[in-house]
Amino acid sequence: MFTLSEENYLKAIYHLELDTDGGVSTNAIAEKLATKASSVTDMVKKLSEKEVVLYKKYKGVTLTILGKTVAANVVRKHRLWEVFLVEKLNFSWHEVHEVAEQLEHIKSAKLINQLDRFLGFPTHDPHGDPIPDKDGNLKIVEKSLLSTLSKNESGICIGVDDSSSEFLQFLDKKGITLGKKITILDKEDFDDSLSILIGDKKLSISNKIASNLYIRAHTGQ
Amino acid sequence: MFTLSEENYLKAIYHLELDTDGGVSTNAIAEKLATKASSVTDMVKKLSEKEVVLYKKYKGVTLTILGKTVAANVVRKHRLWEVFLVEKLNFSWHEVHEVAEQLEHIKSAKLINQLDRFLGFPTHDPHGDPIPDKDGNLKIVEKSLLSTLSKNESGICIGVDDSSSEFLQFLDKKGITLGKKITILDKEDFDDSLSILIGDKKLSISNKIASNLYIRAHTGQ
DNA sequence: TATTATTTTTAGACTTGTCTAAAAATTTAT
DNA sequence: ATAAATTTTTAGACAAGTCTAAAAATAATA
Repeated sequence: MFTLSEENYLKAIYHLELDTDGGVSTNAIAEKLATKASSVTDMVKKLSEKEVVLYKKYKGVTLTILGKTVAANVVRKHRLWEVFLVEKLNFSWHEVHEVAEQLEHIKSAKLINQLDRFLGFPTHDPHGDPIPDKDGNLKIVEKSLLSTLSKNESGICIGVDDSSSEFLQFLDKKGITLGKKITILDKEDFDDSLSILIGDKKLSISNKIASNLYIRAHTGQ
Repeated sequence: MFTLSEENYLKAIYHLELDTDGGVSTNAIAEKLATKASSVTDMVKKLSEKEVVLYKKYKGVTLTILGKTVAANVVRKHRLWEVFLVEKLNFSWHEVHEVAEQLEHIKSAKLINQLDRFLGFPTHDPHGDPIPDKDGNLKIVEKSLLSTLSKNESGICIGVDDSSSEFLQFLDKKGITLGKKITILDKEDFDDSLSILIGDKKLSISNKIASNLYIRAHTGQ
């Protein structure tokens, strides 16, 4: 069994491993968890003894199979709770993170299995991030940044890169939500801003926005 | 803001105060929380500084208005989550306590308000215990133990005194659930066992069982 | 009421998770 | 490749919450 703090470390390492090759650095973990490098060293030693990470002094840290399973399970719980909050309790997507950070540590296999069923076995959370299954496996979906599409191409909005509250509220205001079809009407060479069609509305968005929106290729029709 | 441990102490004192007159003793709290008297003394000092309890050395402890509000709010969350688990996630009433003990500490006013709404503003948990409102007030329902009814009297089953897992499972097996009408067909002077009518079934139950079931008077038909 | 028994508190220690400051290792740059 | 900069680890300290053992206060009993 793992403490709340241990689970948070495992989750941080799990996320960091996804966009790092080789071991995750002490400093990176410290920054992610808003703590000090010395605290990370201490905790990483403990996790190493519990055989959930591999750790060599000065060489960074990687999750073991066991560690990855534990971390994925925390992520699974986090994302399922996010779905619950949005679908059942009328939270908007920028409000869910903080509460899900707490709920993800509730320990009960039955709870999470039943919640999964109650929600209809969702595959993605309200930000478009995939929900790991019971074994910690993710369904990989081919995704591209909206900014990489060319004129006249289109796709379905499936997620965000930056999930800060401000960004999500901005998207809400513009009517950009998951599942909507987006078509590039025009690209402005000058500042890389885009003119897009979403639903039946024409919008102009900056490159910064377009670089934070994930799109799944829209095949056919 | 209160820590998990502080909330558990406040909750314990809250429950103990309900069936004690005067201050709650250190030992009583220690027993309820399965901890040592010395630990209780330490914590009670801390709670006293935070002005949620009144404490005089050797004289026991009582909640302040503030303390009572905090404690009632924890109880409110506990019982709302129990309703959620039973009504929405198909837990049976003997399975909910352990999980609700964890969920009761999640901090989010919006979460609990929306949960309350989602559940249809329930007034009682799956064991028949009343759910405090936002201000910590309970709706008092006149209740009697089944064992105090006389022959030919009847009432509605509204709660249990002993909510141990074993007892609740026993009731499940016998088909005794909240809301059912129970009529005393006969009382056995010999061992105080009862012959009762529940639904359309006749049952014989011991005095021990009857002393753990709460009944609301059934006026008319 | 004096003595015993019980309850409660104090004193000191331990664990978990954190921190600061300094030392050691590694990486970068000259 | 040696010096400088950065990263990481060690060492020691601290707060929260708990424990044991012993002392102090209260309650019970003869």
